[in-house]
Amino acid sequence: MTYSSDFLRRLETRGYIHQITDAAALDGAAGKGAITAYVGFDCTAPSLHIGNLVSIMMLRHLQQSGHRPIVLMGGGTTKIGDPSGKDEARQLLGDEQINANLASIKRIFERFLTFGDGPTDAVMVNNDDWLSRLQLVPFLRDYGRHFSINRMLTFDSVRLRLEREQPLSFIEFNYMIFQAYDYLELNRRFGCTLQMGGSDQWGNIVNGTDLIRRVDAKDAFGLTTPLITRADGAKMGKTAKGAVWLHEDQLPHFDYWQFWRNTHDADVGKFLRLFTDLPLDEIARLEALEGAEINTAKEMLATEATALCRGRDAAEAAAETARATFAEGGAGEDLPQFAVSGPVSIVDALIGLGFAASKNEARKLVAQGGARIDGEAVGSDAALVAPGQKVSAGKKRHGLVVAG
RNA sequence: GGAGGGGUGGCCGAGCGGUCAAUGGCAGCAGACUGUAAAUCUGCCGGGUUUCACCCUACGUUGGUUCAAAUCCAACCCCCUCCA
Repeated sequence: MTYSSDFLRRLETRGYIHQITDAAALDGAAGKGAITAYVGFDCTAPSLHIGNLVSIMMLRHLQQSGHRPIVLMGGGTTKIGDPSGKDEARQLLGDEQINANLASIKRIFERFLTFGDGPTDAVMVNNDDWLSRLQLVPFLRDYGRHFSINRMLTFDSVRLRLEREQPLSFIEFNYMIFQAYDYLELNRRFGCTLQMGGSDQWGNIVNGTDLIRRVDAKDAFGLTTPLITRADGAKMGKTAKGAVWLHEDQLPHFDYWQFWRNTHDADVGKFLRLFTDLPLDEIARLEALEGAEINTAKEMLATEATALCRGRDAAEAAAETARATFAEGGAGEDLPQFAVSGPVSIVDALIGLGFAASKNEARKLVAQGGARIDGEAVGSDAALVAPGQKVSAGKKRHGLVVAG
């Protein structure tokens, strides 16, 4: 479909659109004037991860196209736990933990969006503000009657759990009702007419548009993004070590840069479109590079994606460290460091830098020829490392031993 | 409540008295080949040490039988299936 609104054309050409409830009508509304749209984020962890990045970028494009983004923090819904895509009920978090996570997550959005009071300035709200005030009987009478259990049972989030005979608690069963109510509340408070989210949120989003139609007889839209997968089929952003966090506290700048730098060849174009602001013709050029040249595109991807999330300075510093380390075999200042008072054994250095979990593991690294000091393979695990030297484990993990 | 089946290393899944730190697969790590890619091949893959070896801790929990238990017995906990 060809869109006339700047906003949807942008999303379409960059690969963000999976499903839209009424594409033509939304396109019309977005072409006519500023619309308000929201994405909900839950607060189960102190940082968001790469899996949330597509949604964040969509809000960014929304704002850049002259519309108003709302960031809905799920302070209230996190207390319930979204059953979508899960086999077991989530560990329920307490208020204190949720609030701490929420405060921490807030900072990420300031990188991607402009907040303020202007007509297209982003707004952040917490659904705990209204969800916690709901009263059961009035709520059931006013809104509960619009939800049919028959239909709720057909939603993937519920159906799959039941089919697999995994327990689904009543509290989780209510999650979709609250999410639908959030949309209604945002529609009333901010005139919000679009909810966006991952493809797994489709059911929840549609529930919201339905509720708005039934209760207030108004039209609202939903839009979902495709599940972003890597060329090898794995889910985006899941590594063996866990999620790729957006927060610096959870993942250093250099590692974040490296994550993008190590993108598979086949994903470079897709990721450039989704996760950077580079113009499409520039991306087309980078994507067309072949052989070793594609590495240039990966470096661009890494630097641009890191600049968005961590700031331009951090991105360039990481890029410089990577260049010094990989291209020149030297060392950059962004590498992990291990402070020592004097020479230490290679085994201790590897553990100190976090490259080995135990002495056995470190020794095996040495035995297999994976450990290097200043680029030279270490022959024996008795070898000593002095402050100022670079220690490497394998080809990608490098660190510095420093005096301290 | 009754009758069966099961709980093994990050995950899946063998083993069913010694030769078991436990086959195999996945994931992970390292090496070779490369482009800090993919694919492929090779090795490693509980912890510790004075590392061609030795020691410690491990097969739901707690006891027991035995020279010897992941393997047998008992109790308990948890999960699944069927019946009520």
